[in-house]
Amino acid sequence: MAASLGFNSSHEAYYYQAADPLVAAAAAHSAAPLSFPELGAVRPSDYSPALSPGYFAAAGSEMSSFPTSYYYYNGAGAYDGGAARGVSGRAPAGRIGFRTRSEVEVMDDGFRWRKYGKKAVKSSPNLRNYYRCSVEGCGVKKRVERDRDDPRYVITSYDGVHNHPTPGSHGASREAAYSAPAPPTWTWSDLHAAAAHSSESSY
DNA sequence: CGCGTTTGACCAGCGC
DNA sequence: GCGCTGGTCAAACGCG
Repeated sequence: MAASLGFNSSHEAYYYQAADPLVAAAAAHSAAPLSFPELGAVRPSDYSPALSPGYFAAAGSEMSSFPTSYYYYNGAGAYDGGAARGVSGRAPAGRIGFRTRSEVEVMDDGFRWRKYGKKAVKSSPNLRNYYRCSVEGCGVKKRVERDRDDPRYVITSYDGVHNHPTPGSHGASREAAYSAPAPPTWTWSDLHAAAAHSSESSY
């Protein structure tokens, strides 16, 4: 599948509304790198979109840097980063997004996703795809759309917290990251939980 | 046969 | 209250 293609491109940024809680959380654990089992590692100092260009290590690829940190969701229902794009939708907390340069929308991030919807949003000429984690009881959702300004980029946002390890047979390194009992590293779940906690998400 | 995708319909929140 | 918009459902379909 697109697994092998997914991450060989440069990951430009993540965003987002949760900048405050996430950065705060990251700062609290500034000694520990942020570790994304399914994606790689992000250094806390790089995690603040507003502060510095960041680095993003994709699993199986080299650490790639992106010149300009780019966060596009300010949590108030508007998109930032370049021209502000108003959006009428609500801005649920606890969501993390990435802007990734990739030819394929669907990337193998270690989890199994089931598509449950596709919609043409008005703010973008591109379709938005909705995915949900296949594991029962795990309500994590994910939406994928192409960047309006740069069709070469894919915007992926995760919503929710995985309450299970990554399905096996995917990546040994990813599994290792999850099986670590009390790792000093951060996982997606941690970030989500932190963001959700400090901003009263439904999760 | 099991699981994922497709697709239009449906629903809920928000603005006017 | 109505219509727009984004998000979700679910039945049919496709594929391994």
